[in-house]
Amino acid sequence: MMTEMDILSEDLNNAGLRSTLPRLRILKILEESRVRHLSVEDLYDELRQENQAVSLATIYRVLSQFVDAGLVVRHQFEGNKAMYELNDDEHHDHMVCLKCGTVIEFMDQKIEVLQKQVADDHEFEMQDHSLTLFGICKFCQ
Amino acid sequence: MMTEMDILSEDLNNAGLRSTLPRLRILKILEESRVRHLSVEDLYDELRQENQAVSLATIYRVLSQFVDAGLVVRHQFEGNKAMYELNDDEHHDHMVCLKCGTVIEFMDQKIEVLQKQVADDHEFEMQDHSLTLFGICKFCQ
DNA sequence: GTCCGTGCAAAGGATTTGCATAATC
DNA sequence: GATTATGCAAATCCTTTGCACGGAC
Repeated sequence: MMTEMDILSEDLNNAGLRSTLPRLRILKILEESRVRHLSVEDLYDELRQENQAVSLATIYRVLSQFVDAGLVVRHQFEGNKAMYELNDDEHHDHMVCLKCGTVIEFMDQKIEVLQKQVADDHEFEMQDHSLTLFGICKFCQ
Repeated sequence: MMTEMDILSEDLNNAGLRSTLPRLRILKILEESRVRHLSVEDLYDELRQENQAVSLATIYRVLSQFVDAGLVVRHQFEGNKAMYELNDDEHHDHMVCLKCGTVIEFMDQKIEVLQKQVADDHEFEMQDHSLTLFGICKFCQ
């Protein structure tokens, strides 16, 4: 029988990456985290709390590999630090609460279509896009 | 009669800022630049080419004051460095060419309305938003 | 003359990189 | 055993800050 770790391990192999403990643990956190969007520091803290730290250099390297492999998406919202989330191939956009930092996801097909249209109007070959709303979430109001 | 510099000088005063040479020169470049979105380094190079350099520290400070005063808008597209553009109070979004780095502006009222609607649906008090399309511009295709 | 602005150099945070060691296949 | 990953520390990039001097009002 396949343990949870075996499955994660296969995910890594399918992505063309060797299955190592730091990679497995990082992927596991990204999959199971209650909060979907994590910073490098979030991951670092989480890993350290599991009583076995992973160096920052490794976290950066692993995340970068995950992004290249398409396992993870990197976001650069406002501020300096990047945020990472699992890539589940379902595109969505974000609302970021300026008070508590919470990130809410949403998806609006009409907006998606209009974006494509605007790009076409400018003969712009769109490869990707990012839409982020900044404001105050309902719990912080 | 008012020279161009006098007008810029008044703009600064209206924004509550003393009129100094570095500020005037930076504002002038932002107003007259062929390219609308400039990085700190772009400004630094431009200022240096005018045979009188302005220190990076000052450029950062001045831009930050301009942003606070509402004269300028700061964008954090992908990559690390921020881009600055004059605030003409007309909101617009951006397309960024991944090859040549050109930034194209656009504005779509329908998208704007839909964004507001999505925010309302989530009881999210939207204060600002940013929409950026990434791809290849028509000249680079 | 007082107050604010600037330059310089040092500090800061996020991220990357070189190299020796350790793990995976 | 060969190849790839990791940790550590140093380096890099962008940006901010402390302090002494110079300019604006």
